[in-house]
Amino acid sequence: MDGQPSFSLGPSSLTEALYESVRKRIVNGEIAPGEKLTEIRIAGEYSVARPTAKACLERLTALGLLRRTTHKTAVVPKLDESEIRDLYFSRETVERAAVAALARTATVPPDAVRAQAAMKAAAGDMAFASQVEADIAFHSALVAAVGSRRLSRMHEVILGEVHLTMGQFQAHRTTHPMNVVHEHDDILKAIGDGDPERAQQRLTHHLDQAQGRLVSQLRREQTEEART
Amino acid sequence: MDGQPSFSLGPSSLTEALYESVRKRIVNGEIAPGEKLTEIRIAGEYSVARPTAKACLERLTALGLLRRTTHKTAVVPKLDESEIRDLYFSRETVERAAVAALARTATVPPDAVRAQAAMKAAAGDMAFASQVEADIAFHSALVAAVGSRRLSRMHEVILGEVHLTMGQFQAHRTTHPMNVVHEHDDILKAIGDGDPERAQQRLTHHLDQAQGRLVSQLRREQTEEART
DNA sequence: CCAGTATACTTGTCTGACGATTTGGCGACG
DNA sequence: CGTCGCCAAATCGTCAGACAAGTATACTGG
Repeated sequence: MDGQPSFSLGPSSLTEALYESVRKRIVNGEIAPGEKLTEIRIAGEYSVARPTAKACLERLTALGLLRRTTHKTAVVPKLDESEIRDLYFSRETVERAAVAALARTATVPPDAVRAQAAMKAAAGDMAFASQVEADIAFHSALVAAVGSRRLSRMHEVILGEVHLTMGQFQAHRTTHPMNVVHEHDDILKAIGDGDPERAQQRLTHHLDQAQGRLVSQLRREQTEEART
Repeated sequence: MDGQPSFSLGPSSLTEALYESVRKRIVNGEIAPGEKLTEIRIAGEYSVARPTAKACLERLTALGLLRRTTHKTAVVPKLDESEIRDLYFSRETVERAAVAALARTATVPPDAVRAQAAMKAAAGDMAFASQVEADIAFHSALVAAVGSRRLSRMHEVILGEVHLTMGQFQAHRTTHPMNVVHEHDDILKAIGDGDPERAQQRLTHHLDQAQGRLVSQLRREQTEEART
């Protein structure tokens, strides 16, 4: 019952709106990993032409949020352990550079502080999506504050995959969000103290933790489904 | 298991071929910065349909090799000084991580050595394009050897813009390519010695030099055209 | 000479279609 | 009975043509 796509706010164009919507559904885990997304299906669900749907899928594929090869239908990927490691290696590369740059001028991004507040607020209830959103927003703000268009662009792509992977584990969360909050605070403190070394070290620790959480969840899931 | 059984040397699809061709023309400077690329023009020149040309332009835009906003014609960008700095900041971020990783295992990429040989060979004559190609190939090999798909992808995008900018200065080259060759050798040596610190330091020095060369050429060009 | 409008150009999107490729099932053969 | 090859369906790649909407430019009037 979507009716007419008369929502002309936000995204200027139809393609943009379509892209945003599908992207959201993917990273939020509404579309399960492994699920097929044909051009025709998208075109049908949103009442758009197939070329429009095609453009959307191609964009998502370029960002790593979909996998597809020529003449095969796109599927939502499920990152295996080695890919999660690769993802976090690149993520660490980008974010280390970011926090180092910020610490050098002792610049604490206001947006990151705001995201921290939002995360603390969401830690109480079980608003998973909100927690993940706030986490993403925190790291995003960190990199954005550096002011490098290209660094931010790279980071955006990486965070997309991170979001996707986190979204797929939503149901099985196991860690207390306050741990994450404290790790974030450590990073901000090091930046505020103008200590690049410590900031990088804290960041690396935080990302190692996060990566570990994902990997262990992945493993648990695998043994679980092997038992069936 | 996943490898394409066919080594289709030519691009498998039409869009691919079109993209490759236009990309080459842009980074080689055949299409001057500021020049307009309309969908219709591309479609006409290559005898393809407009949607195909459109897809091509969109891909190039996503890679930063074209600039365009909604309902406006795509143009080949000319990076100004601040953008060159931004580009090299991101480049340094990625490549520093790469050489550090390689040095940690003292892995000297054979492809990088090969690219060095090619560069030395091209240093004699005035094959500019070849020199630039070899330079790009060297850095590309460096990052590829790390084995991180995502790092390589980010680097590919960055190198595209680097290639573009270098290509635009082709006519005015002023530096002896042997300088570059020696800087490259220093980096490889540090990697071979298993010394991440020195490798990173050599790399940073090299990139600073390269960036300086680009910026000074840009300035010279500007004062030159201001005199008219 | 400036401003405002009108026209031409370009892009965004849609409809519809045809060829090419992959996929999955079905029957034939060893 | 199992394996192989072939045919049909599904899906994608590409194309053509068309209309709407936005942008840039030129022209006209003040």
